[in-house]
Amino acid sequence: MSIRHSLLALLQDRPRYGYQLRTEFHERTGSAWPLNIGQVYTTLDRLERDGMISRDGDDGAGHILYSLTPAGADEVRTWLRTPVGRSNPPRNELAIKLALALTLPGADVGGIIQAQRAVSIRALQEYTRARRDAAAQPRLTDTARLLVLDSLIFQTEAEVRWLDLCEARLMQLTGPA
Amino acid sequence: MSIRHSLLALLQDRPRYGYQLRTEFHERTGSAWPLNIGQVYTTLDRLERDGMISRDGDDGAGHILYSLTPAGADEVRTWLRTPVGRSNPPRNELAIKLALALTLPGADVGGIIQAQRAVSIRALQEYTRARRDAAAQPRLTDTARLLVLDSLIFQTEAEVRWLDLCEARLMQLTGPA
DNA sequence: ACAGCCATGTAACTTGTTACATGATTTT
DNA sequence: AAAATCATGTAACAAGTTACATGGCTGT
Repeated sequence: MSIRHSLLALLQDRPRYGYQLRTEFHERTGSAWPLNIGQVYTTLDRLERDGMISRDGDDGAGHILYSLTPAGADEVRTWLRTPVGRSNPPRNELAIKLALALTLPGADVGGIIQAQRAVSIRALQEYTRARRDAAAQPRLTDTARLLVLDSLIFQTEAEVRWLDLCEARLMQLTGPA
Repeated sequence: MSIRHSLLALLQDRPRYGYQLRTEFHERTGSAWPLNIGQVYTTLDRLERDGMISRDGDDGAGHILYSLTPAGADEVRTWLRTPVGRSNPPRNELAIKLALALTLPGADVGGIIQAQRAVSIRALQEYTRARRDAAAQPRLTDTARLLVLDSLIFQTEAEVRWLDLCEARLMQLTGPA
């Protein structure tokens, strides 16, 4: 539901057209989560179908503007003030993979951990470099992109530390040499 | 693709039937990511359609066993030895929400952060309690569940620390009182 | 002229998800 | 006898994703 809500949130500000929504989403979240332009239009169609937005004629330049309906405005408000639920967190593919590999015969768990750590550390370095390059301008959109990078960095750091823990656990299992 | 691959991975061990796959997935990953039984059967249908698995008659008790085809075995091997890509990480709903809230008028960013922190800390406490309760038995499945809980704990801790950082950043913006 | 961006869309598809139906077996 | 669990499935749908088509406009 992230994309639906993101588009609704951007429309809360003022009416916007499809291409613009994609541009502004990227301005605020950076390049980590690219948004295919086709998807913007399919999502807008579905939001209109569901009564969340409506077409607003054009803006003089021929662009097709959408704006929130009352139901859409409600939806945004609810989304913004409702915390992201942590009772059913999204499935973590890495955790699933390691948990299964550990319990199945013939899987090289140590190798998986090491390969993953290499990838995660490389990603961490790229995020850190991107963060240094994106010096915080006074513009809010720059701060927003910085926060997103911080989030990616924190998550990836946590992943690396977890991999270290898994490795230590694995050593205990395979024999405390 | 997590569920597809999880079922394939479990079948790598030996032929299994649908209900059993769900049970064993839960044994290894705990209760954090419940797997609807209906979904097991739909996924098995699709895996069979895609030539990854085949029906294997029954096991004497009337259960419908599935086993990996060569293509399915390939798929599992590739999945296990290929690190989870960090170039296109899954969208983080919380990060998106805060980044958008920060750049849109009328959003109570501070309130969102505080409400989210309360929820995340509560989740953290529940994970920690679950971890304490699930004393590590010598069985591998218990260690696997423990690792999954560790992963959730690490990710949630990172989230809380990130929220702290966001709050500090926000204070700088709204005026260094 | 040509490349590239701006702008809108559609068709087809995948994975995930749930609600429901059905019946056998087991436990209380 | 009733409730719970075991076991298999189906129908319908949501959300995300991409490949493709189409045309205008802009800069070189």
